[in-house]
Amino acid sequence: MGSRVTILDVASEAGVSRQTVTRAMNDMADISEATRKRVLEAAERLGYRPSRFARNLVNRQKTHALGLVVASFRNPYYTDIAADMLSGAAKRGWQVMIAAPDGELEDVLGVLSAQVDVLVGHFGGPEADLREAGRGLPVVNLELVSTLPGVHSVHVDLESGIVEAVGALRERGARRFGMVDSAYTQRFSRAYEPSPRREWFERAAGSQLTGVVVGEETISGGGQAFAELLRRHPDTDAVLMFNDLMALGAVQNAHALGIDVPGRVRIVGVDGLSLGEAVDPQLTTISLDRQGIASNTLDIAEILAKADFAPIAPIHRSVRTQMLWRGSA
Amino acid sequence: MGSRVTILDVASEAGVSRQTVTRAMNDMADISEATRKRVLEAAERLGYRPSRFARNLVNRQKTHALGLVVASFRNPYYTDIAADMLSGAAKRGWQVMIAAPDGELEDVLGVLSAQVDVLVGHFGGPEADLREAGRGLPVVNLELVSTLPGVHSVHVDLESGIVEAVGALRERGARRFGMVDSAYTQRFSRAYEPSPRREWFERAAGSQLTGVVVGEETISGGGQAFAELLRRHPDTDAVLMFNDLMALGAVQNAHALGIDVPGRVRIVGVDGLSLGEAVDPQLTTISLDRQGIASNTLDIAEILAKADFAPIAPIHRSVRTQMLWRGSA
DNA sequence: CACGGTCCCGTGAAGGTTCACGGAACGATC
DNA sequence: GATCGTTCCGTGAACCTTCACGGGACCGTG
Repeated sequence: MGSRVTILDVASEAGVSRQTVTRAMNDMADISEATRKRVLEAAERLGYRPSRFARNLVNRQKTHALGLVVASFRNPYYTDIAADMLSGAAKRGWQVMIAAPDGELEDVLGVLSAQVDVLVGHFGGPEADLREAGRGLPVVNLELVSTLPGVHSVHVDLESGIVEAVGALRERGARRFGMVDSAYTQRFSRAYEPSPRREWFERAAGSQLTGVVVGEETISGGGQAFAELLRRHPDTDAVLMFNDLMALGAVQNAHALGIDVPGRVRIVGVDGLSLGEAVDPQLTTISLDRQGIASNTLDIAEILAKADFAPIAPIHRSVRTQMLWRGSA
Repeated sequence: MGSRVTILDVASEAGVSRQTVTRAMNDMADISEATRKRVLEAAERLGYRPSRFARNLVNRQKTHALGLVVASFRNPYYTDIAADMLSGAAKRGWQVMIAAPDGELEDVLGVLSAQVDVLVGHFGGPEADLREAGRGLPVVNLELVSTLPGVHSVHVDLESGIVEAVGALRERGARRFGMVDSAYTQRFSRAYEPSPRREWFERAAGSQLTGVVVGEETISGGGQAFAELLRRHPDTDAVLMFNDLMALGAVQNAHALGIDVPGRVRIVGVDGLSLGEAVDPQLTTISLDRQGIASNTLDIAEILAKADFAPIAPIHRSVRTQMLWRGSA
């Protein structure tokens, strides 16, 4: 429980100076093989490990760290983005520190902001809190385009994707449109009521809208909401599910209820998860370019790094969607 | 592009000393309201942000950081563990930095080890590299029990779980056992050939073993391998799939091929993913206690922290499995 | 006037590492 | 024997923040 073993301890143990220890530890030149070995042994003996803080304090600007807030680890959409972010960051020499908002958003951001240079992710709260919780850090919002200064964003143009999907469904004969929305979005006040997806869908469906049912953002929640929607509006022949996870439950539930998909009702998800290939029929979905989100985010992060993370004019990038016609629609 | 803005810049901008800036930034006492406001404004104006390194250098011992190596973000088993680790760590005041081994394990561990106090995760390589790549950091291996000094482990007692599963399958009438193993494990030399799971299963099945087919560690890979297994050994009436992801493909493929599950063949997965509830019939699986893995890992991490991360005798914890009888077996 | 107390603020030091530079020892060269 | 170059190693400084302590200004009290 004694205090930490420092470079000086190793130096005196090996009978050399600090600098020589550094040379030995970092495989630098200007040191004899015998001395290097002696120092390394002393370090091993004492269990010496360089302080990452002191080290990074000296050569700052070297590596940058990005704090990623993952909305949920139970939805592959978010973990996919995290995966792309991670591999992309590694290629560009960035560190990624991940946090998941278990309780209060503030708690997560508080600890995270002390460790990183940029804050990135799906924060899922009123964005007024964002600037405050970030404590002066630049923020990249992956959820919606922000109007706050210092808050940048990468935005999925889902609206045109939904319009495209509804149009294509019409071409395939659909006339009565229903939707399952997420109950999750109701947790927040202004920013999310009603959900943008719902608004876009209702506008696209127009007079052909049958109804909207709200469900929990899980597989079973989607299945239940889907069944409820068909119970209330039996004439519905095309359903947009809030996301793929819920759509999986819909396909599954339709199968259990003996409802023909896409014969009687067409089902379309949102996200483009490869998981959609695991059900029968395979899930048709509006695919969101997760890799594009990640790379755009990292682009912004690098621009911010170039400006030494000083406040700059907000950057807003956008990625487009792509229809993935599989079996369910 | 100038150098970083430090506390001294803010101090001179506000016409005060360092310490007063600190007082203002950290909501400390002994400062007048007017001065605090003036300092905060100056900080805002300059975009000042305290260096996390310098700060943590001063009050060390405060927060500890854990480096988590996630084998794959495409398998919910690993992201589940990450989620549990993240929420558990937050509760205990730990930071988590996550990395995914995209290319070489060494690269990931190299950068990660500079940032954290403990290394944790599924490393999936020859463990000889582990001690080396950790660069003196304590390591907690989540994959197998290590014999190396300084490498601790949390181990899933899957062997008894497999024995239990095979026994229960026999009670249900199964007599011809087959398995789909992972091709992934063939990437590594000594430690993984053949995979422990396969050895345990072959021993448990004994003379009732029909055959083993190797497949890619994905949903479709599992489906293909499953079909191949049944083609080669049509009399197989019970199959252990390497993990749930592959088992999902098996159930799916059986459905497509018109094979009755569990009537003609029983399918058992490994992991206990909730995703298994999304297929029909729902997947029976040997559930691994992911939360237990996370909490045990954090326990070990805290013990290591108490010892200031100095080398101590390896700690090995173990968690048990639990059969989840759903529909497929 | 002397003294104590409060309020506000500043200076030295520490924390552990790396960079830049200087310097000693030694053999080689002219 | 003086000079030079090489090899190896050590000392001062810097990185940026916080902690511990001290000190001046001001007010009130005896």
